[in-house]
Amino acid sequence: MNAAEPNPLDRTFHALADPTRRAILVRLARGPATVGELAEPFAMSLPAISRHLRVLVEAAMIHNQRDGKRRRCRLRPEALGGAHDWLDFHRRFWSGSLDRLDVHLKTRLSEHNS
Amino acid sequence: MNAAEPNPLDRTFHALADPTRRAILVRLARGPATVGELAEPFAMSLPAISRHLRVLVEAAMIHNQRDGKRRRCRLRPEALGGAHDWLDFHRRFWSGSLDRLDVHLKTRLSEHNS
DNA sequence: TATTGACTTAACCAATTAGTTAAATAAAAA
DNA sequence: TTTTTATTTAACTAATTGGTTAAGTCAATA
Repeated sequence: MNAAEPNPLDRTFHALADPTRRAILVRLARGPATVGELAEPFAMSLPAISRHLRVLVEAAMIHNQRDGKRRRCRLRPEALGGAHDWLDFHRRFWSGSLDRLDVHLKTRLSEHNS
Repeated sequence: MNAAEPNPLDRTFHALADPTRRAILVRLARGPATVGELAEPFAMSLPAISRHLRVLVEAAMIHNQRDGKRRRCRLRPEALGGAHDWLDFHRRFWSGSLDRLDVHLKTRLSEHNS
């Protein structure tokens, strides 16, 4: 119900939430490829792939540049940055919470034992 | 068009793709909270929050246990693991690609200069 | 210049998402 | 036992997603 445009982190995580798109990213990590090459392993029409690619382009995770009559896609290696940083930061913070919970439980336990 | 149930990585990234859900996770990193406490900062009905929580529960990122007439939510600190590992692995791999591209470009450049 | 090849865009459809309000549930308090 | 509090579930809606096929676009080739 919200027409506001999603922020970059939303786009990145959304892009990553689909297995076809993750597979495309994995493929592109091995080097650039044309749309046709990217589509080949999937049992899915070309337009469907084309739209997955658009999602990735809009998330700034790949770009897509014309090369003769092909269209060559390549990874933007900085693209995972935002998502990775978010996860990394919060994972540490979470572990921190876990540690604090440990301390809390240990405290309670030793209180109980004493 | 696909009724197959999503895999855990899909669920995790999907859960993270919404700013309300990320904010809830950030809040829970500071410690457990009831549904009402979690809902309070948002201009959104309680049922809406309740469903965001369900998404997080189904992604195994939080749990939600009855405590008297409240319902107390807490983080499952291991929950970011899968997503983090995926990102971390691929980011490295990706930087690898970038390095290889650098080498490739430098090689071409020195070829050009010689 | 007409055709072919490689895509993308358009138009459509079914399923899912993210919100709403109203009704149900379950435990605590009166 | 009735009421209140906290929350979920149900029923609904609008927008978005992820697929389809058919029609366009645009560069290379015949």
